[in-house]
Amino acid sequence: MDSQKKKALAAKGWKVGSTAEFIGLSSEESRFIELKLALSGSLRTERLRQDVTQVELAKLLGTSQSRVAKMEAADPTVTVDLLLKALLVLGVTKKQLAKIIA
Amino acid sequence: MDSQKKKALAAKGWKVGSTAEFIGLSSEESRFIELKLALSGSLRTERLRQDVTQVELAKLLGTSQSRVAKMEAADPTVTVDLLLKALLVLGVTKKQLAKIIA
DNA sequence: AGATTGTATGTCAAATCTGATATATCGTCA
DNA sequence: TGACGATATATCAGATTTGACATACAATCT
Repeated sequence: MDSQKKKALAAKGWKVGSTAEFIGLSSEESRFIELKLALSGSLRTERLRQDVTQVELAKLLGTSQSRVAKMEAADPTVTVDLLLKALLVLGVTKKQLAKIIA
Repeated sequence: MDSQKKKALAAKGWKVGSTAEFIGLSSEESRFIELKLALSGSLRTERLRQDVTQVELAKLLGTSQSRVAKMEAADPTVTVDLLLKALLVLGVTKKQLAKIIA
């Protein structure tokens, strides 16, 4: 199982907070994935709260709907950078970000 | 001035919190850079607090000293992902991360 | 001075990520 | 049922990032 696949599995199949050690993720790896999941979850929540479609958010970000879908799915090909940029575009504040992460 | 250069300038020449609008950064762009600066600054602080050299941190991360130097310099070729992984390897907690960001 | 230790900077091939496109799925409404 | 709007998934060429390496710089020793 390559690391792409492994991360995809980890990111999709397991809920935030569940221990993912047994599929071979190091502590930092799983903590990092948790972080990504928190961000992608908040992205979806915030987008829906603002009644924005994926297409609209994509336009705001200068990207495509499919990439927004992947962001919200915490796809392994999506970086934290991209997630943060998306949240920032939606007007999320530093304080809110902090809350999401903690 | 290409965007790589512009970001490098922005990241290196300007302190956290200073308004960088006049060099043409959008609000999200500068907020994103602020975030990176906060993370890279904390990385250096935390590394030094733990009396770890760049070489040692590089080993922990499975990378090279030069890349650690670039992380701490908030080099534009360094992603937030990489900064976060470095902080996590140093044992920084979610709460601490939240504090860094907010 | 020379040696040593820690950090900075430039470059590059290989790996990864990005936006775009195509297509599929799902719900809802006429 | 079919059309429509929203979201999901697969793929890919081009762009960016990565680790590694070489080398330079700075401070601190003997």
